[in-house]
Amino acid sequence: MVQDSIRILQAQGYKATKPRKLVLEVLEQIEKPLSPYDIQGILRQRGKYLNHVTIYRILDLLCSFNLAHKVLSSGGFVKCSLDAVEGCHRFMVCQDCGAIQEFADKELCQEENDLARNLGFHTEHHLSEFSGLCSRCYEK
Amino acid sequence: MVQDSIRILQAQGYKATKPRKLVLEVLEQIEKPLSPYDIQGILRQRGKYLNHVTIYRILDLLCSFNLAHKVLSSGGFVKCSLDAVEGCHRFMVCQDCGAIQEFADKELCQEENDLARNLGFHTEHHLSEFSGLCSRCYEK
DNA sequence: CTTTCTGCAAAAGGTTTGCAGTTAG
DNA sequence: CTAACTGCAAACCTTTTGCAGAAAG
Repeated sequence: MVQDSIRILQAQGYKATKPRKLVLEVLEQIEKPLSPYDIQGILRQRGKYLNHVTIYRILDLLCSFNLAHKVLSSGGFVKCSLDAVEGCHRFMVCQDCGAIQEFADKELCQEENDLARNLGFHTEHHLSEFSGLCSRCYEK
Repeated sequence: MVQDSIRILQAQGYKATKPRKLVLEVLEQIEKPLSPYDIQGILRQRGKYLNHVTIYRILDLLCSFNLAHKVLSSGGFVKCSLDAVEGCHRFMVCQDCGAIQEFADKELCQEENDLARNLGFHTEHHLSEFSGLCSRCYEK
């Protein structure tokens, strides 16, 4: 999984460096939006050190290939969990535990496009983040 | 229109101050997301001065009563243009000219809630921003 | 006249840049 | 060995805080 992302980067001519693997590992394990400093802190707990600038640059790179996304409602980053689905990637963010679930729905995109079209707008991309409760937190 | 917002603030016990009116005026005239410093710059051009801290505080206040919104894709603020509609407030942002159009659609909210529900998520609020071209820019 | 609000100074956060040294391939 | 990458220092931009003086009702 980290390997998958690394391979995609390599295919584009980017190197498989230790810092890139570390950032990918953290994003994969902690499925919540993390800021660059969050990531640095988590790595520090594990006895690893990365400069914050390095983390910023790695996140930029990952986002540029859609291997990660910036969640705007919190400002944190998550690893992309979808591959090759159609439709914009959307997020459900739990207000309680912070967990992220990603999904895409082509039909929903189409409906939104139609709706906007009726208002005279020609949509190219959707930013969409739901906040609420994940099943686990809803049970409680 | 500025007056409407001011009256709402007054009804909550807030004062109708000159800085608040100035910020509301700018947001109303320039229908694009503006940062606090953007607003300060625009006012400066008009020979008015507001401290940036003041602008931050006024925007906070306006947002807390939904008289303004923060557009997350750009980080700027816009005056709310809807009153008492049902459904979450959504934005269409023109990639070309930056203009904002706001709308709400109760049915769309319901559909999104149902969709999320099927994925085990209980939605309470939608953040939704479309980027694309407004009719004016699309014609060109 | 009293409470709320604004301006100012300063601090605190977050993000970016340029460059020298290191590392991957 | 060479180009790409990371770390460091510093700059920059954004946002927040505390307090003294000004303004609204």
